[in-house]
Amino acid sequence: MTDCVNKERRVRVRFAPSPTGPLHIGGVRTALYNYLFARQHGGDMIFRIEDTDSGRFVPGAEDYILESFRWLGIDFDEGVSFGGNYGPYRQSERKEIYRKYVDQLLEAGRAYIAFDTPQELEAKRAEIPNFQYDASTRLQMRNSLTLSKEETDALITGGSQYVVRFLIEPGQDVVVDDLIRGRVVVNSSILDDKVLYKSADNLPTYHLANIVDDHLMEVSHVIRGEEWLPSAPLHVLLYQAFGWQDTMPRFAHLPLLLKPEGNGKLSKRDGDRLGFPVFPLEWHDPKSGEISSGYREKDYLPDAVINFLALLGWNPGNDQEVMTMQQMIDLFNLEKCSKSGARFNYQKLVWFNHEYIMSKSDEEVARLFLPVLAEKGVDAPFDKVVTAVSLVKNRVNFIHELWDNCSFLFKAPTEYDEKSLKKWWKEQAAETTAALCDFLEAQEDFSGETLEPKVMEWIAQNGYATGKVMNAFRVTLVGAAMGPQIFAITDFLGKEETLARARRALSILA
RNA sequence: GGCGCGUUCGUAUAUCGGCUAGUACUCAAGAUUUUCAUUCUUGCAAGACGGGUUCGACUCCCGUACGCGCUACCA
Repeated sequence: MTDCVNKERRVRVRFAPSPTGPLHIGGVRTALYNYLFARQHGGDMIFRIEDTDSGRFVPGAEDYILESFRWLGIDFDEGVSFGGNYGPYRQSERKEIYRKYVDQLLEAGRAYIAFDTPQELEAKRAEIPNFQYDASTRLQMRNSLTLSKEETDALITGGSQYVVRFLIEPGQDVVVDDLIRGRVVVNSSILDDKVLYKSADNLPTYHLANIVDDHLMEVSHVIRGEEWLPSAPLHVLLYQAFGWQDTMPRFAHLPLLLKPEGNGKLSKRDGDRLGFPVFPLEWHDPKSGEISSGYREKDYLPDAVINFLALLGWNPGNDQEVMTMQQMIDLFNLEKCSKSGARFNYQKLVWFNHEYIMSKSDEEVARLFLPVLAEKGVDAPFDKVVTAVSLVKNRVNFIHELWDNCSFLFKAPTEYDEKSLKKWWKEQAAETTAALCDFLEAQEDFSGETLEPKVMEWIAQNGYATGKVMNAFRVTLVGAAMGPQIFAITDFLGKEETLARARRALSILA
């Protein structure tokens, strides 16, 4: 990371969602990259709410987004709910600010007022193919350019609704110097006179609010999704119109997250249809009542989600995959971000989840396992849970799967797996098990490490087949031919429980 | 349609003109294990296509194809 940061300028980045629903997993990645970048450069991470479209506001979305980041471990330095010296951070609370800058553009002749109604525009588009409100058409429309000053004022005072449009000079090449994509040049002639402000709700559109806020909040780097690349030239033009080109932030447009198979970007609707969540947390839609699953509720570890997401579009340049947040902060580099869209391959995420379970201590995993045990009605001492976890955690991809792998440690089998019985409970099984019970009854030290050699010796002396004896015995304890090392199980169960299980199986199966 | 961005194994990617294009996930096979797993080993599998530039191109340039994004008084 060399010339993408200016030493004289403090690094300040923002994540600025619009509260129209749950936070999309692609948005999480965008926020993550902003976060990594900010932390690496000792900069600030801002949380701004872009609620300039009152019609699409969804109650609860803001809290949902905030809670998502708390769960994921991405923290902000300032913004909505965090405070800071550049507020307010909710765009709906910055109306007067925008109005001031809109007027500035109007006075400078860089913008104009347009009275065309949405219906009129729609009709125009239906009438003229590829109609665009720009230099070639603006003089045929109802706006302050075609109307006299008096007519314009009369319309406004008369209560006519209007919008303010950005006047774009055609024929000039606009350069966007992107940190990921390099130099992107677009001719201004293909840009339309974008609506910057609407009188209907006295709110700006994204484009205006975005530039004004980023400028006022002294944002140094705009790291956002590729879907914004086409409008980046417009943003550059706006910075120029305001005379802010010298402090214009640097841009970095991230590649999109694509569906695992098929075409198109990963969308909110893909949700559970594809078998995995697209939201960090479960979302209950307040209007439709529809429930969309979330990674947290589906038992994914936040670190695993973060790690997986970080590598979808970026890599440290070596083969390292499992990284802590701090390592990612140290290694992150916008120049190492890929340019092409990344398919969302959740198989790899499952693998990451496994890796993260393995990397946690048995105590940590045990703590996460406790709620599952409680749900199953098991109230075991914590140290026993820790031991159980140590025995089976390498077998699972999810915390809840621990139960299927160690339930027999806490609950004696009530039935015996048919396949296991067929394979191991035959011929002399009952006989040897009964004999083994007698042998075990005589043992005083039941710890696995002392018991194992003794049992093996006993087996050898009697000329038994080790596999047959041990597996038959296993079935009586576990209920199936599965589970960890048998002496780890007897150790865990203890003498009393071990013998009780074996004898009960004997009475049922014999 | 227009404009922009992109294109290495099925997936995520490494390679910043030069050994048999590496790694991880997935999948398959084998080994290990008293069970089931784990683990280990091995294998499968890629530079969209066509032109250039060059002693030499996955890497640079042009074109084509394909994919994606944008094209709202949504962000």
